Amino acid sequence: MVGLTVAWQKRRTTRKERQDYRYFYDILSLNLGRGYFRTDHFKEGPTVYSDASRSKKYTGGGWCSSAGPYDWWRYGAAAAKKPIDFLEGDTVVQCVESQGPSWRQKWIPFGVDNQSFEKSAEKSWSRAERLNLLLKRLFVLQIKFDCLIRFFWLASEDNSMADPLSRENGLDAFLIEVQRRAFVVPPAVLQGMPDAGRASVPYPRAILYDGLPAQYLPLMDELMGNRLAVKSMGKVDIAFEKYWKPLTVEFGWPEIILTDDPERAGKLATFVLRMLENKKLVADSIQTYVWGLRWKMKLEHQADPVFGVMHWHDFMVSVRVRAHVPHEPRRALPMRLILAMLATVDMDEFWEVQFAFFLIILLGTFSRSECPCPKTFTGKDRWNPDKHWM
DNA sequence: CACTCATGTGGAATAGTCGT
DNA sequence: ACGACTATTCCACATGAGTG
Repeated sequence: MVGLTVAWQKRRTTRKERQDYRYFYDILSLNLGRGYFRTDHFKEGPTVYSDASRSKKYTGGGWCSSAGPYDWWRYGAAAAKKPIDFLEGDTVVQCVESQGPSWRQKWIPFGVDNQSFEKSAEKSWSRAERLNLLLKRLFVLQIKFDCLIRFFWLASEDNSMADPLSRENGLDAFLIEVQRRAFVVPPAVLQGMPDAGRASVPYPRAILYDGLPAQYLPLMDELMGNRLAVKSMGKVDIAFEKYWKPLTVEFGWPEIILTDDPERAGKLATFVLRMLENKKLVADSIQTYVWGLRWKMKLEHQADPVFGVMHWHDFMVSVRVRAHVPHEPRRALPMRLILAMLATVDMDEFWEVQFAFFLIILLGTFSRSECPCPKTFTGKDRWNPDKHWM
């Protein structure tokens, strides 16, 4: 009953809890249900040092491995706002993602000079959500690449190699230091990653279908298509068929708004203005159909057309003001009326007693009448034994 | 002081009902 | 099927108290 706060709630778990189940499911499938009962068959792999730095002027990260490769980069403005322990952890994740494939069946001594992340990594979980997310990713990566990472703490003074990598213009200092300490074990040679020194690590926009192997396309479509209830899917169809299609014909637009279409803002605005103009629709309905059209584009493998459109929210607020109609309030049925109804029930009449029974159950369980009863005899809303009272 | 944690609030997303 | 309307859920964000 976790997450159940009110009697009539149907979903009995919180979103967070469901995501946790999902995570375990994914992990177990990745690992084919295996567990490690011993780890002594893992061989020692290369040693890795990592570091991140954050200052007003420059924020960056970098790592180097005794097997030769090293990498460094500058964080973009958004990433630079994150706490330093997150950036340290992110640097580790970046490193494992690129080096993991060469670490199969090995354990990696991994030096981190941020205690907060290192300690969390050693106990493998953290109360801080941002760190816990990184640790979860690291866990998945270790399973994926079949390797083990053993973290150790690196005093900042001892991190004379990775430290300059994370700072502005530190490459020369790094190269000298690596030579001096003979860090790279021959026959390996020191070698920067192909895009080392990149200006930033922005999170580039990617939609769900980018890079998805063709074999998974139908499954992905099925999942996305089934994501919405039939009721909601109906709105998506109406928005597209009834309101969007005529516009595309009129203006000669393609039916699908492609990702990053530079005219998407104007197209969407036209869509809204047209609905506003014909004065048949109330603000809520317009809002619903805008939501529907956006969803439709997602189903067509495109990015949400509203992404990146400036002032969209303000525009929609104005539309809401213009199309506002006061709603008719619903009134509560007074308790005294319910009692009066119950008092008139004829105890010898089966249907009346049945009705009274029903009424009391609904009242006592905070249920709404639609919860236990089917809406129609036939059609989509007919009797459903999983949902309605037997 | 910086951070965490609990709690409250408003809005968006979505599911559902009801009348035509 | 369509459109108007309500209900529920989730999330971002504000606030304020507690904590090291």
